Amino acid sequence: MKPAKFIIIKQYICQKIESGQWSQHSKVPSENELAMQFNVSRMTARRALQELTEQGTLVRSQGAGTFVASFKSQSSVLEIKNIADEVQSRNHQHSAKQLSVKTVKANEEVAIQLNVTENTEVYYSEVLHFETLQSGEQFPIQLEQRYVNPNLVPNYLIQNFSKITAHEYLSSEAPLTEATHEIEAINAGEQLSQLLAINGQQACLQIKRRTWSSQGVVSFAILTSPGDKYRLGGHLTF
Amino acid sequence: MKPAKFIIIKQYICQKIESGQWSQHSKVPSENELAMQFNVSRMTARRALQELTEQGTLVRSQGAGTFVASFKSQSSVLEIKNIADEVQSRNHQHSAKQLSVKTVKANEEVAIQLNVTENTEVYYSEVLHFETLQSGEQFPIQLEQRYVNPNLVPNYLIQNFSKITAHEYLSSEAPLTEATHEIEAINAGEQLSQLLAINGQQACLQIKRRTWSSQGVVSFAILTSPGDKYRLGGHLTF
DNA sequence: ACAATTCACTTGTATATACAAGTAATTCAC
DNA sequence: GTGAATTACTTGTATATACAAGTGAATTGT
Repeated sequence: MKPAKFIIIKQYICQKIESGQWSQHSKVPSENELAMQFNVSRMTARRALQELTEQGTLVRSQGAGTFVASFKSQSSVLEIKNIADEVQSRNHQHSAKQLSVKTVKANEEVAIQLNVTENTEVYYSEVLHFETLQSGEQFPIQLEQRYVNPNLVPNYLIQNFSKITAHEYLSSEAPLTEATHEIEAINAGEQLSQLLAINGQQACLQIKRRTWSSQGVVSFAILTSPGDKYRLGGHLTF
Repeated sequence: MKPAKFIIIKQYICQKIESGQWSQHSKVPSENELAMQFNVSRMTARRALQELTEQGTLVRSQGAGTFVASFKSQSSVLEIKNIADEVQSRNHQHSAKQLSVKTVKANEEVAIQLNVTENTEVYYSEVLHFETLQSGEQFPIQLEQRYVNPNLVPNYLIQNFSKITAHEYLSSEAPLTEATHEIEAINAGEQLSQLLAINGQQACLQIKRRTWSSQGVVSFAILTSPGDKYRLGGHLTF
């Protein structure tokens, strides 16, 4: 089965780049030039260029032309999942203990992250997540501290986060449009070491995550896991 | 400035979905129906539908129609960049000190990761990356330990990784087709604490990264950064 | 020598039209 | 009532054409 013409053009361009004939930042033939070379319409050539642009291989600028994108830093993507799904995906059992659900006054950091005025009352939940191995051994795997915008999720406080993760609940109440993450390594300190049943000097992985819906910032979550019990993994094909 | 017609159609569709009027799996008006409704050409309506399909909002099937995609669980992506680019992107200066470039015998872990027989000789580089602030203050930000498949990158040992990052070099020599990551938090320990100029109990962010080219596993890298000096950040729009 | 203008190219958006290929509902023959 | 054929829709690919908007080189004016 003969491939579509725009696909043939895409393959031609990729082969030129992968073989080294066209190096990064070099100019790619224009839509018109490719149209003549492949005996197709400009719109067909354009579709090939546009799809390569969307996948990051090319960069286009109106008036200036099309260029091979910089051979960036090998980059890749990492998917951060709902903690319950992760645990279940390795055939272990997830459970959660709701430590606290309440209204708190937003301190400066929380106010900035939730985009509200400082001292505004916001919703706060604290949940300890556990993983249970098939042997029956159970250990805390993540402390979830989450601040939520009360205007966007008015019924947050009456949920039971031992039964459903906050993540799942928020997904259904305020469809996600945007998210940011920061991932860093911290030492547990006294408070975390008690909650997570670890040594105070133990390294922990901490993810700070903000999520938006179309109406604004929905939540700001701090997810902390013992470094020896939790890692993030990702896989990407190009 | 008036938005393009295809963008108006995209916004209309997204608003219908976000407001709950169109729930997941429901059928979306056809290209022709949207073309009539918005008084545009079918190709303009089609472009709106096609872009929403590419971003995951819609699902299309030739002959059957266009449907709202399933509302998946919140997930997001994180981009891991070349360390030099990262430092430069915050207007600081990157520099690197090549500690070692040599041939080593692959131990069990390395052999598994590089997909070679244990005790096979592989290439190994060790580089310390520094960040220099505008004030002139400089500190180590990452230790890079990297094992490389000698068959795929025969000239690896003669490079100078104080001048070019291993990442950039590998990008040019063996085009990336696949990558996996594992991110975890560890305590530095004695060896790392000396190299990174930190306390032995300091938490560190450690990324283990394998990369593939079309011919197989190219490299296995261990990237270790002090937790108080380095974090990963990411941003995603849906 | 330098600034402004013009020109020739580029990409961006849009329309009309045509045919290919797939799906699902309707109709017809038995 | 059932299966095959037909019909009417759908999305997929492609072309020609037109105008808008941006870029950069060449030309012109001072």
